[in-house]
Amino acid sequence: MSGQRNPQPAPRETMGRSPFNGHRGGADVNGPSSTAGSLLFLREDELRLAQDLLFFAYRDFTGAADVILRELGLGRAHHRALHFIARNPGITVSDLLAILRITKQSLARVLTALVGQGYVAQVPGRADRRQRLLTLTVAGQTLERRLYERQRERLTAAYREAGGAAVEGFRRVMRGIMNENARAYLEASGPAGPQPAQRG
Amino acid sequence: MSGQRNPQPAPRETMGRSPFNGHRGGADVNGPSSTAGSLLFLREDELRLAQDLLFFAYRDFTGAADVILRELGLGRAHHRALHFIARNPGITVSDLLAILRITKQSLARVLTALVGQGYVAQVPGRADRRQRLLTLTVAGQTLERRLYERQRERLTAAYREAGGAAVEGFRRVMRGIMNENARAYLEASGPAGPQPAQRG
DNA sequence: CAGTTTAAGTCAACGAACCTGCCGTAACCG
DNA sequence: CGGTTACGGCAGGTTCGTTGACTTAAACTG
Repeated sequence: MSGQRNPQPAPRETMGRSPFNGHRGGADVNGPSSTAGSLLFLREDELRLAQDLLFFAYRDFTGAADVILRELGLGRAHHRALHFIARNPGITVSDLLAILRITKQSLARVLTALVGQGYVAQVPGRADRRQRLLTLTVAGQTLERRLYERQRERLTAAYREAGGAAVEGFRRVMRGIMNENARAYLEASGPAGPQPAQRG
Repeated sequence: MSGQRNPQPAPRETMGRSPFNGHRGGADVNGPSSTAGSLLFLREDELRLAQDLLFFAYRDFTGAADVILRELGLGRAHHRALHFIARNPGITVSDLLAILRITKQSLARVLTALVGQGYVAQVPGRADRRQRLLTLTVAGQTLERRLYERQRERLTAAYREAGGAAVEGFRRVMRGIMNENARAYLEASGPAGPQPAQRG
């Protein structure tokens, strides 16, 4: 998701469904389902649909916060940083880098802005004083919460409509899509919550 | 989805879970669940998790195709265009714009490259000759399929692990997250397939 | 303690992909 | 014929990602 925050060109039709887009391409080729009977959801058209779902859901989910971001002159990169600092108070820079999968310089730019505008605070680690542990200031927490609220609207609506069982399925599939490391990260920080800082 | 295609900095640890990232922030504030008993999945920490899920799943799903893209000197913008042209052969430029939600110029750049390299063909509409209906050439279909296969691996693994019921739930939630227009688009092009060109 | 490794910051330069605003051409349409 | 639409293109700008090299300070290690 890049910085696509345009003022919604008011699609006259439903959404680019002109009467001219021909038939759906090659839905006949469905490799894996030929072996498994109960695995109809692995047919090609089902998987193609999943591609669309991921694109649209992510596009609109991230887009939900854009209004606030742009009025503050921030971008999505800032939002991502805020989010993961909020989720992991006291996270180190290198850990945040590993999560975001961007380079040090990209993060530095974002972090400089966030610190400069008083949203993020850096405190040296007491166990390892080279580290600059990142936390949100009160202003940062407020901002992050505003952004979160926007996304929450979409999410709660979706969750409520779909119901608890669907939500459970959603989570299972999403976990499956992401890679091993991300799954491990979520497990570590998820159910039991990360250990409150000790060990040093 | 921005252009983040970095060569995977080989995270030593699982993924940035140093023992120092303190406790999970403010999971006490859970607004909506206070009213509804059965809607436990609307608690704040559940919704926060959903944010993470969307980030990681999307990151890794789109990242799956990056290897191929970068060896061809293409970016994710090209992939997105290829995907939606493949899904909607004969789509108009303006319809594609409405789907991707980018500006004409951004699409033009991508499209110029794809046409120039022989992946996309433009044919004037016979009903409205101003239109340049977009289709994939054979090379374009081949490339799009290569990219698709990469994503398919992740997807089939996830779907298979999660099972059919979970997949159904996944779809329901994802549809709920996206906006009205996107839902309508998927409905129009989904189950029955788009009407093969008539009505004009 | 010297030497290496690590955490973080920094500079320079670059590239991809997005943006607005404006203009032009061809075609459709009332 | 005049207004609108579909598409293309130019100018100029921003965000956000990239690489590579270098510095500082702290931690680790033989």
